[in-house]
Amino acid sequence: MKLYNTLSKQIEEIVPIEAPSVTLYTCGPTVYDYPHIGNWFTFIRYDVLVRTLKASGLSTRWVLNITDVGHLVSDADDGEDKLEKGARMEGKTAWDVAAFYGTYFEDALRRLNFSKPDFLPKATEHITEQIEMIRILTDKGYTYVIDDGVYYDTAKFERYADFACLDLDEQQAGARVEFNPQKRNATDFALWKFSPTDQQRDMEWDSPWGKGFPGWHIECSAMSRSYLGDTIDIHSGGIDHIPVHHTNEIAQSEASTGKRFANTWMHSNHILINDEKISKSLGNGITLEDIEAKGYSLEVLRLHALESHYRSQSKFSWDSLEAAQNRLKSYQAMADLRFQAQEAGNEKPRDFDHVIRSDILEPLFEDLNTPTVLANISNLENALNTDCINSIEVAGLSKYLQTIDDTLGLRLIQSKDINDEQKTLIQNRWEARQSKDWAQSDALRDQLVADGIGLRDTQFKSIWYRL
RNA sequence: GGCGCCUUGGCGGAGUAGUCACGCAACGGUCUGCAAAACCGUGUACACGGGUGCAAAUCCCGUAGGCGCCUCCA
Repeated sequence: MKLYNTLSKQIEEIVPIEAPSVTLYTCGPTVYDYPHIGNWFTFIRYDVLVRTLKASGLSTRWVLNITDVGHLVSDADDGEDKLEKGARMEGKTAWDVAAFYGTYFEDALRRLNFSKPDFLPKATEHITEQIEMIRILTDKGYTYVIDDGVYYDTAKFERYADFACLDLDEQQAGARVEFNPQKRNATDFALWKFSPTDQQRDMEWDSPWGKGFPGWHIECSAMSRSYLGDTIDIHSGGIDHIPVHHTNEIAQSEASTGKRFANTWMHSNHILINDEKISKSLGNGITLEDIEAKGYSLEVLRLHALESHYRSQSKFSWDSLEAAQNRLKSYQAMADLRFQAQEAGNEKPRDFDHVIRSDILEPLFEDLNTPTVLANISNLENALNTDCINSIEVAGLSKYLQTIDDTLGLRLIQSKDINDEQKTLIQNRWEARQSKDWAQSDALRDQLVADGIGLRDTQFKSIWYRL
């Protein structure tokens, strides 16, 4: 399969280092709050990447990390981080907060029907590896120590600006934030921060440089290496990570190992709400609970996330979520046709194997073109509606639906057939209609509607669908 | 100030140098006992101005507007 590579700025074939296994690292959440739908859009798209890699015949070793030690609130911060701050506000320890939201996140992955990551490592469980990497960087002369911590000297890593195409001289360092004047370069970043002397932190560890906690970027470099080796196939994350987090990861990893860190970098763009980014200050951080409170299933959210391409800056609105819900209903109606077609051996030859390849797999293999896949599914759904119900090949349709579920995770094939009682009602109504007993026919129809089942009368039989 | 991206019909959103995206909504119709659903059809969609091509919404240049990043961020 092919994927756009931020590193080369081209769409490239994924060629695993050790085929058929693909090593994949995804920058996961910092567990200090409920993730918002912007976060989930991004994660859903990574899930589809993993599913698509598998559908292309590759296997995956997928690390999705959980950052449970806080990133600093800002560069100028005195050491208070998100987790510690969140803990103080809730009257708990940073450990409590991280455990709560960490559990929430893992549970949400199941609710959203994510494929299971092979590893969900926590930063606090890999402090030793992080210290080890900082030690290597120190031995190689990439670090220096100032008041508040051990820093990476980005001037020592010649390629520093390359990944994000940064123009370091022209960037207004400190345009919006004061930075520590002891830093040698504006882009230098902390590898290890010292605990403040006047304050007891919830999370702190001993290190060769003093008691403290890891910097904001080292965990990913250390955990990626620990689970997947020096060079990995694909590293994914949000588009915002390009200029800082991923740039710094590359600097750390490549300086310490002397090898390329990741062959392919995949970045998901952000979504906008009312043409604005999602942020705490705007108060537009919709959560999964908000979605469900309005009566939408998480499959609807997933479908909506796939209606735009992962590299485009797309929009979220309740109206478009509603549109996604209607679309999903029509897909589910298509899925329910497999219970109603009769395999009488008189199927019209529809080559489902070919359709699966051309409509689903090929667009996905071409840089995850999920909007085109959905358009193709809609086209097939429309075509099946004009087919005679008895001419639909059940096995082929089931395979088609299974492929959708395997790659997009929409759970279409999970719907169950209606029960025998309901089937009898439908049959009785059909017979009432045939004998023009409209009162009886309508009464039975009302009964079915009350049961959440709608009917579509065709020339030969009534086709049911879920309301 | 620097870097980058974007501008497609009422809304969302693919795609592409030469028949169709698709979804939602709207309108008209067919079918129907009535409905519903389904199907068919309709809407001069590609920001604006130039340029290159037989042909441009699609490539190039310019203009306008919008967005993102340069601070933690999905």
